[in-house]
Amino acid sequence: MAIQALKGFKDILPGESEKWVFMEETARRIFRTFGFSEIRTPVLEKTDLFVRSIGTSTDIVEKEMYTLIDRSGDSITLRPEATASVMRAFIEHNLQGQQPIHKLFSIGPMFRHERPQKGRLRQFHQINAEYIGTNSPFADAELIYLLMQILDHLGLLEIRLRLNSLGCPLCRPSFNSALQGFLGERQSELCPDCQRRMSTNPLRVFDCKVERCQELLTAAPTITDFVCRACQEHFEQVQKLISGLSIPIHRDPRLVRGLDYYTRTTFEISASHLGSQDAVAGGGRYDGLIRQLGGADMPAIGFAIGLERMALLLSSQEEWINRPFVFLIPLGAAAREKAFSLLTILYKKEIPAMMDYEDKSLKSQLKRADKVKSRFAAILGTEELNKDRILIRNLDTQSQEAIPIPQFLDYFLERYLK
RNA sequence: GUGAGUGUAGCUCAGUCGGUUAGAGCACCAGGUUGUGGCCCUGGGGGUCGAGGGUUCGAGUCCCUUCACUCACCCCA
Repeated sequence: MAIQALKGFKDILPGESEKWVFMEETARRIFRTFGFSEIRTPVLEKTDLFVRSIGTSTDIVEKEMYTLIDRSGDSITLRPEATASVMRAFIEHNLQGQQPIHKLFSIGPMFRHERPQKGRLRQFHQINAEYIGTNSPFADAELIYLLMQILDHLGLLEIRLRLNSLGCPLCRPSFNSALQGFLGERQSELCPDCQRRMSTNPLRVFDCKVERCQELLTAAPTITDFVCRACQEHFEQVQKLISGLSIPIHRDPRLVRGLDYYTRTTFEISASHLGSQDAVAGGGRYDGLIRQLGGADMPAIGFAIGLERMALLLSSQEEWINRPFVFLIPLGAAAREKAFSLLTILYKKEIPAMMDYEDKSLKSQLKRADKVKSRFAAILGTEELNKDRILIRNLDTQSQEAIPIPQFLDYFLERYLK
């Protein structure tokens, strides 16, 4: 048996990779418009970084991290998410001292050891944004607008913005205890999972899919009733600003995020046709994280887009192939040499071109040109060679004309650039 | 970690009650047309039937084991 890739690790093949380039380049362009700069951090970090930022009792830290001991005995971990690494770099290089506000984005692979399923892999890819240094609700609105712009430019339809506020370290504890009290009274009626969640992370019971649990929860206290005055005002401002941008909001008091560091605004973009893992992007505010990691007391908000899920929502592979503009078809050895030099001239001017070197019939080479969906075929046989001409065939219209070889480059430059 | 489903050609899949040399469509190659693609026609190449063991005169088919993949749960992008 030949060696296969690891479970949950996928190759992105030609036909699919073009789609990925499109997603990444589109995002980079929009980020530039919004004044975001790219940051690239290593995929390996000290294990402690993730334990301290994501939270000890989260599933990610408890059972999903790729953690190993390196040759010097240190515990290191493949990053399960991006924000922790970016914040580490931010603090380590003292970016906080250089400017009050930072807009950063990053694109790359993350690793979580879970059972793979649709839209979930062990190595997956995210586009991440971090807006650091302001707790203004305008920043929340701008960041969400940025996210929607990216999704819009990628051509995403049928998406839904779910929005919630988780409160802050001042008000969340009172909600937590109220919720725990509520659940405690009904403990015996809850499913086993929820009984466990009750003590570990009570907010998660809202995610439960067991019908009976959901029935009980209709009467449960919601975070909305408990957020403090400041959080309340912040949240209202955010909603007002987003509504002002004509983005429909689905307020969801039950929207919970899986990482401990989130505060106040949290949001998720869900899409139909994704199967059970329907969140294509998610994010929120994490005002306490930088300080918690040993940096200054700076607020921040960010989001992550899941690229595998994004790719699932983009149209099928057929449209994403890398088409040449000109397919060169030489007939015979002498023509091949001439065609080769013409090919390199096209390459030099960055006109996508292709040519095969096998001694195949005209028919067979035209088939190839058709197969790779070339716009033009340039046929060079002995007849043309003798007259110093080349036959240009438009593969869409079937029309063809013989042009002098010296005009070859100009002919395609003119047509390619428009 | 738990549950279910699926493994036959490069891809998608048929294969009856266990019975001869394992099939189709697509893709690939060649020809039909001495130098003209897509459509059509003809022919061709390509298989450890996931792997190992068992039952049987005989296994793609039945039994056991194992591996892989997929979907779902948990949780998340």
